[in-house]
Amino acid sequence: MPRPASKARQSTTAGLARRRVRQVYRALLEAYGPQHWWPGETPFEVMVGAVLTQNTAWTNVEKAIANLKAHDALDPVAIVRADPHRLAAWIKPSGYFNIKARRLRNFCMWYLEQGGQEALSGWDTERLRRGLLAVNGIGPETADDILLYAFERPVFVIDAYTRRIFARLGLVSGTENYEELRRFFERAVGPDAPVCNEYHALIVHHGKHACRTRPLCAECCLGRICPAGLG
DNA sequence: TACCAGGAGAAAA
DNA sequence: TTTTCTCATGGT
Repeated sequence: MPRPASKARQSTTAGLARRRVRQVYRALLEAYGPQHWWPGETPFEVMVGAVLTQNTAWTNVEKAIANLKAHDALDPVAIVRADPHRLAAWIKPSGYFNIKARRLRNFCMWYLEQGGQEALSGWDTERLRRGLLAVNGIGPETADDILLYAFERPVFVIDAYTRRIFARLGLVSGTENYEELRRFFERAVGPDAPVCNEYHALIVHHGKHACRTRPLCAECCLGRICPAGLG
C-alpha cells in the first residue's frame, strides 16, 4: 500500500504549483501583452455580456449587445419592461436566446431590487457573490466575471480554458470543482484584481489561439515552464 | 458537414 | 450525489 504523502511534501508540491501559476502568468503576459478586458463600455454592459457569453463565442455576443443598444435596451429597466419575445429576438445572435432572455431578466430584476450599481458597489465580495449565485441563470463563472470585471473585485474566474490549459500543464487534475480551482488560483496570485483581470483575459486569448493551433505545450509560450505537462 | 464557443439548470440515473 | 441532457447561433 503506498504511503500517504507527508504534510510537508504536500505543502511543497502545492507551493511549487503556485509558483508555476505565477510563471505562466508572466509568460502569457510577455507573449501576448495586456488584453484590456472586459470589452464593455459600462459595468452594466459587462454584466449583460457575462450572461450572453455563456457557452458562446464573443463575436456573437457583440451582435446581440449591438441590437440591445440599437433598441435603447441596454438598460436594466428597459430589459425588465421589454416584451420577452422581443428581448429574445434582440439577443438571438448570442444563441440560447429564449433561456438567456429569461436569465437576463432575472438578473436585471435582482439588480434593480437591490438598488442598482451604487448600492451593490457597497456590498462586500462574498455578499455580492452569494446574491449573484442566488439568481437563476447566474452560475459561478458568470458571477465571478461580474465580480471581477464589473465590480473590480479580486476573484479568479475559472473557465473551460483554465481547466484545459492547467490540466495539460500538470498543475491541476482538471477534475477539481469550481471552488477548489478558484481558491487554488487566488492563493497563487493573491488578492490582486488587476492581475486576476489580466490573467483570465490572457488564458482565454491563449486558449483561443495557441491551444487550438498548437496542441502541445512544448510548441507554445508555456512549453519551457512546464516541460512535464506536454500534450 | 461537423465541431466548437469566455455555462447553467433541469432531469435522469 | 453524480451524470446526462437541453438550450441555439455563427464562424471555421
